[in-house]
Amino acid sequence: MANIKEIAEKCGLSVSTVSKALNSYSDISSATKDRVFKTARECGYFPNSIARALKTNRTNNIGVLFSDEAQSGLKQNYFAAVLDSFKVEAEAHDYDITFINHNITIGNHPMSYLEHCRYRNFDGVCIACVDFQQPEVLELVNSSFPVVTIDHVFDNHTSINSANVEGMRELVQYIFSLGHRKIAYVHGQKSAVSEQRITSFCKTLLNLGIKVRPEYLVLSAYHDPGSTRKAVEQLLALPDRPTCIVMPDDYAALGGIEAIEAVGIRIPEDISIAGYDGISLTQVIRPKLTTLEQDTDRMGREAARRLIEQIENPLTTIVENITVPGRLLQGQSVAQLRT
Amino acid sequence: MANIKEIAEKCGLSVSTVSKALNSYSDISSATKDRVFKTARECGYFPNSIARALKTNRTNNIGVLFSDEAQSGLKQNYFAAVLDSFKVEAEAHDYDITFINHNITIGNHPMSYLEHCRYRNFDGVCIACVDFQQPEVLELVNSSFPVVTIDHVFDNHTSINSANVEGMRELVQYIFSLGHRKIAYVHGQKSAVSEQRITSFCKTLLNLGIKVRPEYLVLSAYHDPGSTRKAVEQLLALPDRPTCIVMPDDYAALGGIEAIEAVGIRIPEDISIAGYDGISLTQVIRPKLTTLEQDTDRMGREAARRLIEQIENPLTTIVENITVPGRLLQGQSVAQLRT
DNA sequence: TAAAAGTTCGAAAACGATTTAGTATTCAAT
DNA sequence: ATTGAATACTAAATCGTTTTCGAACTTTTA
Repeated sequence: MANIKEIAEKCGLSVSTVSKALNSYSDISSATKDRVFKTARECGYFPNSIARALKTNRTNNIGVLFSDEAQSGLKQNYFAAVLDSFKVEAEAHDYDITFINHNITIGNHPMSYLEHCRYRNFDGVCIACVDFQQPEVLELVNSSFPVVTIDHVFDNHTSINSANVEGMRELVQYIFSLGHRKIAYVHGQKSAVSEQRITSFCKTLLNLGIKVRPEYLVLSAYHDPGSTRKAVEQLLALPDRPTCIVMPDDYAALGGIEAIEAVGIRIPEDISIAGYDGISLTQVIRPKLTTLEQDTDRMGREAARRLIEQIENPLTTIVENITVPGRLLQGQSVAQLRT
Repeated sequence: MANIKEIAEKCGLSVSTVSKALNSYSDISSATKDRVFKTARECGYFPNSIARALKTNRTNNIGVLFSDEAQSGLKQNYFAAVLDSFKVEAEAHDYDITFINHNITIGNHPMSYLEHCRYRNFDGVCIACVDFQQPEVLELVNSSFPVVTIDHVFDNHTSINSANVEGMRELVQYIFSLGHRKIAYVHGQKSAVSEQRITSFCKTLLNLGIKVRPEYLVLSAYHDPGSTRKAVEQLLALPDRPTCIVMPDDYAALGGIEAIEAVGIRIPEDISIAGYDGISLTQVIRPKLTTLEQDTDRMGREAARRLIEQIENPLTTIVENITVPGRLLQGQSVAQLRT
């Protein structure tokens, strides 16, 4: 309730002096600074972010686009974890977070993502978990807003990427090291991430001297156990079954497990499986899932840091595509192959 | 970039007229309204929410407090789902959502939740997934902000509550109907929700003519498979084992399952278990978990609606404690008891 | 035809801060 | 004594809106 004017009156100073004192300008004596700070605390004064934003054109507010049309990013553990880490880091730098959306209408017509960002005067935006081909998303990316993207690379924009190539390589090499030669991959739908993983999967196999069989590459969808179940059924029906199946992600793997158990074969004795993501769930189910853990903590943190860096030093910051390494999580779902 | 002034110049009108036209005041002719709207669209004009907020003292922004100290609400499926639904409904009413926190510092000292809300001029706040006893939370609740709470009742404030009493009753009655008489409950730590569930658990048993055995009530923690595993181990070591165990929640149930499988007994042939929450996970694991699904969709929606109602009609809205019924989800983890 | 009423618009203050360009005052140096 | 610099403060403009009050003009009514 208390504002600068009130403090100015209480101290017998002008509003400008009070403002400067609070912002520790050098041309205010330390005596009056003390006086101002003291009465500010007494009055329970906190600056009005709105008024400040209007004048400075800085809101200390970051817009985040974390929602898919189909399924909200919030409900996906991986993105929820990234967002959470992003939030913590942003708040440590005194930035708040609000969701970008295009459901808000003003007058009659709805806003696009970009319009919403302008409307709210965000200092910067973080984009993840969307279809990056959407015109509306591209419009935002190509705007003058500082932007960082997660798991997608755009020219001239900083991005934070999970090391899909290295991660998949490590996972496949590990599976190979346990004797597996017939390795299948039930992969997610088309996206930059999928392409990286599929390419890495194939390349790694080739480097290990294994021919990639087309029938071992089956399309499914991320976070969709139902679709993954069908894909795995398809693999199990093959005359020459794989000995190990890599799933699109940990959650979808549950569908794969279901398909396997339905035909009465055991994991990992009869067939091995691996996930991807490393969500906490994997360590609680039996068998513990062997998977590649993505470092959501570091991804969120790095994204926030880079974005804020860009906001505060727009000229000196360099655009970078950062790759965050993952970590192999050895569970019990991939076993040494017995011959 | 375009602002009202620019439109005013382009149209040869004053800023006041343009503002009024855009807000469809009745004292502007429809001819000039059309003209204003047309050039506004041409210029890609969108109002500046900051300037508007400064003048009107309304931000169309809702603060949400969804974070625990220990574990962020975002990572918990239940609260993530509620938040997601809240978000959708709020956006449909042209409100944005930003996270409340107390990590932001201004000057030197950090803000409390309340101070943060004042700083950002939220129109209202929604509180969930926190320790409602914290002084800082109470300070916010007792402030002049419109507040709705989720799963906790305060005097003089609207709250949205999952029907824990009815839900637990339905669950226990169902378990009873399958022949179980020795029913244990591994419950979560102290909170309003826990108390409701425990009380309902005991009361329902008594009404069914079953004496509640103290050794069948074991403390665990929500979303903590490790703690739940230990609690279940304790139950399994009992001379007279329960035939069915109700877990704190679905996710924690995974720890219970682990404990049970570790001693080589089968679910549900040898022992039955039930969860609570109805997160999507329960339908993907085997056996499908019998659980009580909480209607997160409706809870979030209702919370947003009531809060906005309160914001927009502060005088006429009545304070209500709303109970949202759940739904029994019959999985395969509770079996007919054979004698 | 004059007064009253209705219609359409604009001037200006306000919201709460920041910031520029200055005004006093003091003090040291020439 | 005059100049120059350094210090400590303030007046006023500004950010982009909203909103009150009144002005100007037109139309209706008596």
